[in-house]
Amino acid sequence: MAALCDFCGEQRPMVYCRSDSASLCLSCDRNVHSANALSRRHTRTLLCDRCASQPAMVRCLVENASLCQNCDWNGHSTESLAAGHKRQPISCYSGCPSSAELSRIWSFVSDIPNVAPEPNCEQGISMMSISDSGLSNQDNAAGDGNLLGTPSATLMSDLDTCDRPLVGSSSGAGVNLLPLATDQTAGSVDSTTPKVPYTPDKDMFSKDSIYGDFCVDDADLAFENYEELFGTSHIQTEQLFDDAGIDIYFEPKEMPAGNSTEQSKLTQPANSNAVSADSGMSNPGAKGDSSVCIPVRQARSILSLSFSGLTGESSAGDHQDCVVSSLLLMGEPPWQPPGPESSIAEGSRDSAITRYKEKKKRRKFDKKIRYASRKARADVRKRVKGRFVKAGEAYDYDPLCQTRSY
DNA sequence: CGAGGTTCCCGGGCCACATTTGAGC
DNA sequence: GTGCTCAAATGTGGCCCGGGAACCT
Repeated sequence: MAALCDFCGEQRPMVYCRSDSASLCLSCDRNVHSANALSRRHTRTLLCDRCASQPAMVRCLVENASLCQNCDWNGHSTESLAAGHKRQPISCYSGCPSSAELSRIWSFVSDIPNVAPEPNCEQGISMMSISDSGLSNQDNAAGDGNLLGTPSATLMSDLDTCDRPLVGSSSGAGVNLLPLATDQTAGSVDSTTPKVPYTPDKDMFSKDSIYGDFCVDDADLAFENYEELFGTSHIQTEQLFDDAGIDIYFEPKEMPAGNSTEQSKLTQPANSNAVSADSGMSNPGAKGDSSVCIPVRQARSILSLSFSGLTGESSAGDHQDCVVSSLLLMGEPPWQPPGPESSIAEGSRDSAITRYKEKKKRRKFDKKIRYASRKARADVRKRVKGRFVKAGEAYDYDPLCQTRSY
């Protein structure tokens, strides 16, 4: 629990910067993010009032609290009395907005301290952008990289839109504020929408699909947890797979006809007590007893979905950066029935995949940047086939404009 | 069941150069 | 002990390639 600003270590943190993975007080936020053009692009949002360590996604109007995805989910699950609480998405911002501007963005926050204007921030203010979750549906419908191409997950949209903020102008009023969905009910956020069985693309688990990238070895997924997470029975689970059903991946040794109980068991490892899929596969004993037979690679792709955020060792919030984890943490399957809005362009899908891979890579290696200045330089340095090139020489990759010199 | 071929994944190396570190005075 | 100069070492990200594992025939 971050009680103090990660930068100064003195003030109470108020905002969270995803790019820096840091909780900052407003003063340090301005200082840090006025350093250069790159840092000004970092998107920040309010810190969760409950866990105080994750970026807030929604504001509960009843509890008057800003909540991260995880705390929102915990506090407003469909079973709880708080499920009907009205919530509104919380905007994130980049640039260097003033206290007054922040007050306008987050009108519900009464204790925004006055922050002295940062001299370096003159330009930053003009660059300020407000990304509003409420708009993200349009954003996504227009081809933004919602991972699965659905506009359904209002909460998740914060993740995506924050990554690529809408650039607005702050001339005059200073802020290009997008309308907040102030009357948004829990229904638009939670799970009152009817659950629709998902019929995936045929290439759902193909190499190129995002699910093909779900192969995370450190993720032990118990089938029972799988059911909890997806809120669906094993039989329904079969519908998650292709037309051929789950049998295409789970080949029964012997299956008594007409026994639905047996059939459902087949979707679980024989040793059904929360044994991870991976361990179930690798354990020779279990293998022998198991009534399922899955090629190891397929099994990993199918079963080792990225549930690493749900293991006991780390809080789910640690993985909110991971888009896929976020989807799953929503509880509500983000899949929508096929419709005009769910058919996104291939390009946006690819970009979503790319972003997910990058985030996964970052998380996997947990690389510690010792010198931010060097990273900043490397981030803008031109390259040829990935290698740095001398200044002024021909390059084939420019991180800044993604163009090629020849 | 073993051998050979194919596919896939992972990790290390490479590059330029600003910054950091350490030695010497 | 302090301050300065200079040389050497370090670290940064994207791409490529080789080795090994997994899979298929």
